Amino acid sequence: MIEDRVRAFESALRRAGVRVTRQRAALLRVLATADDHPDATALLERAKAAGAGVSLATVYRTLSELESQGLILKVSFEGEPARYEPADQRHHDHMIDVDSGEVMEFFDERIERLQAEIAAEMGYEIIRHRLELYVRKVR
Amino acid sequence: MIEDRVRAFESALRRAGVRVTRQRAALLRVLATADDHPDATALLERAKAAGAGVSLATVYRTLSELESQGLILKVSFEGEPARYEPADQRHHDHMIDVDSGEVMEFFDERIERLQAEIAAEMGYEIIRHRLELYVRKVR
DNA sequence: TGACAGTTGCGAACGATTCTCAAATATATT
DNA sequence: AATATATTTGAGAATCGTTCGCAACTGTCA
Repeated sequence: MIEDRVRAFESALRRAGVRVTRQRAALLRVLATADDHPDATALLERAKAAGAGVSLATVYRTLSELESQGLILKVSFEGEPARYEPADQRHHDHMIDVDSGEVMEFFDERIERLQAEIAAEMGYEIIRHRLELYVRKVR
Repeated sequence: MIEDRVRAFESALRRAGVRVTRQRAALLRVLATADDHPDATALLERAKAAGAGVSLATVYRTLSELESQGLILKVSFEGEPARYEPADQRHHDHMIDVDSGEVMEFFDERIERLQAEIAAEMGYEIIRHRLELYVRKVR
């Protein structure tokens, strides 16, 4: 699973003529392993913890490279630094517990359809969208 | 209309024990007049154009004051500086034309309901939400 | 009108992100 | 395997939006 992801990341980079350096490989592995929504600093720490010498500048550069290759998605919530997640998953939106900060994922076909309908009615097509629910646990 | 808004803003501030200074009055008028989605810099320029001496720091301070009084809403799109809009309107979401940058508003009761349902199913209630459609005109 | 807490403007500080540039290094080529 | 060359790296400076600190002002209420 994780190995598949890492391989997919690497070959996509090679295909795009982007060199797979030591630091990029480390970041790819960290990203492939992440099952949460880490930001650049968290990724830097994880890479370092995994024994790789990487700088923050490189983390950012790699992230935008991967994003423009369509391999990861940047998701930025209210005020926080941007977070990243692998793009090889089913599309979903996010729900943020305002008390704990926990980020959950959800997907609803009906909402997706309604959005497309609304845009179409106004003569537009959706390029991308962002839906975030800031929620609190019901007591 | 605009006068009503200005008065509503002012009395809300007074009620909250916040002083209505010259610069705040100017900003209130600018905000009440705006029918678009200006950011802090735009508001500063408009206030200055209206002949009021205001500083950027005061613009920001006033904006967060007004926001915490619930009089205006801060809406921040991808990467851009935060924008603000009067809160005395029917709730709506935003649609951004990725080519022109134009911001449009829309509202759909069905989407609102679905969001609440989804949150409820997971044991949460929605505190606020953010829905943005980044769109392109259909040729 | 005075007194005083609330506000202002300036510039410094901040946090996230990007850039600059010389030194290091993947990769294609021998 | 050694070389040539175009990429990539790290460190720190730079940028952008936004907030802060503080001394000088100014609404407001008595």
